[in-house]
Amino acid sequence: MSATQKTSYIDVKNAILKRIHDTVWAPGSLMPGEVALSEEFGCARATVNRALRELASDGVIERKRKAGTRIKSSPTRQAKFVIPRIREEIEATGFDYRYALIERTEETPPDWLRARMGRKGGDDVLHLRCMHYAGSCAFQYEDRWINLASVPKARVQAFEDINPNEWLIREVPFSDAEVIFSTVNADQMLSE
Amino acid sequence: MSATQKTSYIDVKNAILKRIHDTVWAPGSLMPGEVALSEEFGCARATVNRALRELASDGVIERKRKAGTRIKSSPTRQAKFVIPRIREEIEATGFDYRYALIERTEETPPDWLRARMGRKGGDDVLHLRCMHYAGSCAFQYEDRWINLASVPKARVQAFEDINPNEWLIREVPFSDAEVIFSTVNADQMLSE
DNA sequence: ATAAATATTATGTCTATACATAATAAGGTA
DNA sequence: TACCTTATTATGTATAGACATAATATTTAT
Repeated sequence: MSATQKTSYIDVKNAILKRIHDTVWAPGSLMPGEVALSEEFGCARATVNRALRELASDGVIERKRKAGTRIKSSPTRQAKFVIPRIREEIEATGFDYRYALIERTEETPPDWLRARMGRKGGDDVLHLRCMHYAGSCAFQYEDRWINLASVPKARVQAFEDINPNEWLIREVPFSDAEVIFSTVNADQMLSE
Repeated sequence: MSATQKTSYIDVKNAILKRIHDTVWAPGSLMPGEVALSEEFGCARATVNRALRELASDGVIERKRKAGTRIKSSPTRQAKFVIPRIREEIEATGFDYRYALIERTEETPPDWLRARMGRKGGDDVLHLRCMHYAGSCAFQYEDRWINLASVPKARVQAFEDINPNEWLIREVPFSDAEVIFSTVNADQMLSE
């Protein structure tokens, strides 16, 4: 590592993360602006900007124009949950894939769900419960909530012949669809 | 919208998404390089670069140096799942929060989980089943898998006195901890 | 005092240029 | 043929400078 190396946005990210972790900058407090940081780290503002943008999208900090950047009081951990392509998984093992809708209701989201949906909590959600079968065997139970404000098209879709994931891939393939869902392994649900 | 407006990275993103959606560029195929796109859209390469970087992190495309950028064969939908801070939720309603570990096992991940964990599927996972109580009432059941390769510290943590989320926030607060988990509303599980 | 107009400021974005790096292709040598 | 070296190329990153925009602070007018 020669000392002549330029500071990368990754270096900046790490330095900032360390300070937050060591509470050099306390949760909730304002941190220095981009210009100050770029001077301190000896790099361009664009470099600091990229670091901060990524930290913001990681949920570590919060940024507002003119107001500045502050450390999130409690970092909201975000787990990326890759929605599986169940059909392909099942068919890859040689079984027939079958899908069945158990229940479809439009509801006002319960409190615990509203808490997880964040800001736009007032809207109705579509609640789908369905089962994916591998051959004649229940493979996975799916309990999914779709925010109807984000995906209004879902309101007129029965979901009887197509599973929610495949429909979503087709209809709103790339958007941040604000879909909240949860799945449990079928083995556990089968005890019902 | 005056015609003199510069093309934003958002415009580029949308244009590309539209082409993918309309299968102008087929899944799996190579799309034009950054230079070509920047010429077509009449903007700087950096603008195209940002658009493509974001699309890649959204899982829409895949990029490799020299090899180029290709459309992902099937977009893997990624839902951002905000891990709730259950304790705060419960205490905010005036109830006492209590946590109980039901079961803690180290396992080789089952197939369906391995499929969801992506690449690094060979590693052991820590499987935690626990319950969160509001007062004397079961509030939420939690079924969580932690990738031990990503979070080796978890192996020596009992999780009897601290719930996994709070521990993770404290110990690996900002990393992409590759945590896979699923929760169901307690009402459903209580039928057991 | 209150409301409206204006200045200020931190972040947001775009540009042009430069160099770095990884992966591949091409070429040369034993 | 097998192996090593050397281009080539697309993405990756850093930079300085410019202008845009949103939110706040300040001033001015009522």
